[in-house]
Amino acid sequence: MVNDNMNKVKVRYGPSPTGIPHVGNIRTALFNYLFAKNQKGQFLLRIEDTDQNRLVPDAVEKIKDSLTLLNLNWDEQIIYQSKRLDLYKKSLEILISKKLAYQDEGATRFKIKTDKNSIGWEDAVHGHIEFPTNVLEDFIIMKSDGFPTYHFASVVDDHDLEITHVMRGDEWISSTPKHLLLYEALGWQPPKFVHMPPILGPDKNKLSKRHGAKSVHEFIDEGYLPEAIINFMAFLGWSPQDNQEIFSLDELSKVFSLDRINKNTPIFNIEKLDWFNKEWIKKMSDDALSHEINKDFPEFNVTQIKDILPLVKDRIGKVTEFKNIANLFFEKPNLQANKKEIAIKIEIFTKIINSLKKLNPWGASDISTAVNKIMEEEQLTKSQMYKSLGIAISGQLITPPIFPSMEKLGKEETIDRLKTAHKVLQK
RNA sequence: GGCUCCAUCGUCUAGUGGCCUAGGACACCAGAUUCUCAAUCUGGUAACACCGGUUCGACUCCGGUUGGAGCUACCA
Repeated sequence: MVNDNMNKVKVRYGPSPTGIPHVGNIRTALFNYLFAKNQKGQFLLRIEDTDQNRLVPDAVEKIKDSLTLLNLNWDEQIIYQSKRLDLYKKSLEILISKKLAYQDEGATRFKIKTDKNSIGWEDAVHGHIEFPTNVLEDFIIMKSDGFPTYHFASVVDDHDLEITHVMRGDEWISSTPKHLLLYEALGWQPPKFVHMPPILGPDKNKLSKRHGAKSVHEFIDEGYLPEAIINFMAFLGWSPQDNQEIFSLDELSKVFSLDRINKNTPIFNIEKLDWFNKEWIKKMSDDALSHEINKDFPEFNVTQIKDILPLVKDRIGKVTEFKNIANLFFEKPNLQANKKEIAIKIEIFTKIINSLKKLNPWGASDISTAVNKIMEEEQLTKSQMYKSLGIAISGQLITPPIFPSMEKLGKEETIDRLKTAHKVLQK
């Protein structure tokens, strides 16, 4: 009879609370999450806090935030290795009784004892990996402060929690033989190993703060949507079978598979993230996007934002850019900055103002007709005319469509702004 | 130094011996379109690190070279 529970996939994300996790770390969490969901298994969060010297007070909170901001929800409660010392002690005693562990200056070392001359495993992404055993040295499993090292704690925990797949960074490849020996010594079946390449910076070095080694929080503060961050990270080292690029977290869970994880190290490319973000802004409903924008700009209310969103949506690449583009609807323009770019004469301003004054009703197409008429009479180019009007009503170089913006602003306000521009030009 | 991993356009990648004159995406360039700018559409430039082997046939398999990365801690 097959025990269902035995086959159920169970993975863990095991950060050490030594700081705020950057996107490289979070991608490891994402892949663990996606695999668990894909397999209808479980995704555990285990805090690997066995190094008492490097603990950072707020780190666990930051780790939890980073995951929840992206909707990467873990199953069950968080596991703290520091609270499971008894468990390691029990396994340690087994090793001692088998004479496979011995004291060394207050610490305990594991004795490498094997008659094989190589030790290997089938890695889910790298295929067969094999190490000669003669390069292995007795290593410390229990430190003199009574805490286990990573090697020991992770092996004991993974077995105790019935982890089926250890998904972690490539940097653990060379210590996997040690782990395998530990499993053997304790008489346990090792899990499947899935080693994922690290993300590199554009300089092909380790991801630095300057490039992408930022926390999820920082990216969101800069105006990136969680959906875009997830989508981007998923494509760093993994690809789907077809050419689809835009995936939600749910969609990713459906198609994710281990055998499509790449072996080589991807480079963090912010331009691609920007593109994913633009796509997600386009894809998002006005309602949802308005709420996102509202988080960044609490001074505007959601209704206001939603009202003008259709005019500006195409022009914003990041949520934080909303204000730059939409500012004309909230504040009087600062004309000084781009005054020099106004390409039409004062007399023409007067003509436009007089013509617009007569307009009734006030609508974008009527404004357009009136303005275009003057444009032809004065033999102005569209570029000259529209650019000048855009600056006059917004003070900005990049503006929403001008006539609909004027309509939204209202007749009085528009004419008022044109008059102000007129005055500024006279000086 | 030793051990291990990795190697396709600038970047993310598809490719599992003939479908490859190497496909898609970002970025870049050009054209079209639009109500300025942005957006959009169409097109274009651009890669199998190198050398041997295996094979009728290699981007794909094997060996080597070069280059990059990781480990070699009482850190994870």
